[in-house]
Amino acid sequence: MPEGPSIVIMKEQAAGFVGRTIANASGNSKTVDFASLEGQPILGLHSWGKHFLIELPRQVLRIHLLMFGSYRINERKDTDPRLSLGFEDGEEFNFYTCSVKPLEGGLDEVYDWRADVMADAWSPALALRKLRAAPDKLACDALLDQNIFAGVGNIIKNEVLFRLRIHPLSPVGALPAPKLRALVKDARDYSFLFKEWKLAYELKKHWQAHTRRVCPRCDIPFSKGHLGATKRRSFYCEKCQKRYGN
DNA sequence: TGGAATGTTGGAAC
DNA sequence: CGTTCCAACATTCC
Repeated sequence: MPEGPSIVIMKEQAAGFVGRTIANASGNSKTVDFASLEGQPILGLHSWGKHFLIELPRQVLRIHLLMFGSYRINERKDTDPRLSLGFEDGEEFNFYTCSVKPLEGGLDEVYDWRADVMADAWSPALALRKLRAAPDKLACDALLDQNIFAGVGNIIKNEVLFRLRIHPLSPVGALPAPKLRALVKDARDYSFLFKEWKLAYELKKHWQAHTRRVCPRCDIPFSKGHLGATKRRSFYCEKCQKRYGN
């Protein structure tokens, strides 16, 4: 469910709730004071990376879908929602198996929008600076670093590395400058492709590396392993993807 | 059918 | 005290 592009889609699908007032709130969340939500209008819906943010007059609710989270608009699942927001006309916005956390402080104090690969404010220059400040960080770990590439998840990681022919174990400091710039650019570009493909229900069709067994470029078997400090699944081609450094 | 996975946190261990 | 590691969370798919 949840890499950055999916959260942007969620925000767009829920846009109709902006300006509406929460009539009733309930759920099995232990961190939310449901009564305090009632009567508050939704001032805005935002996303930062994989965070979904509900802006209210007195607080911001941060929803994180983690690995298994899901949501429904004007529908319910069979299981109990973690958070259910009901509106005057009977419409509802339900969240399941997610982390819900009221944020301290305003949105702009908590979030640097320049780090969100899907944001208008995305700053490639800032990402490059962070990468240069951590030259030993492996490419597979750098892409998953939410402080650098907020919104990039494991699928996007595998696809971007394959598209750029970068071996996941390459330290970012070993990448030639144009390659490093390409990494920053493609993290964003591929995220937008991901969004379009997901909306068209054809995401998996476009996966070239993630969960694939054979390299579509050279036909040899993909390598796979839980690489880097993050130990997330990597699918890569030893022949097509160059290992910089070492 | 059991195991693993589009993810993060919080606390133990060192 | 900083860093690292691992369990926990709890659903869906293969």
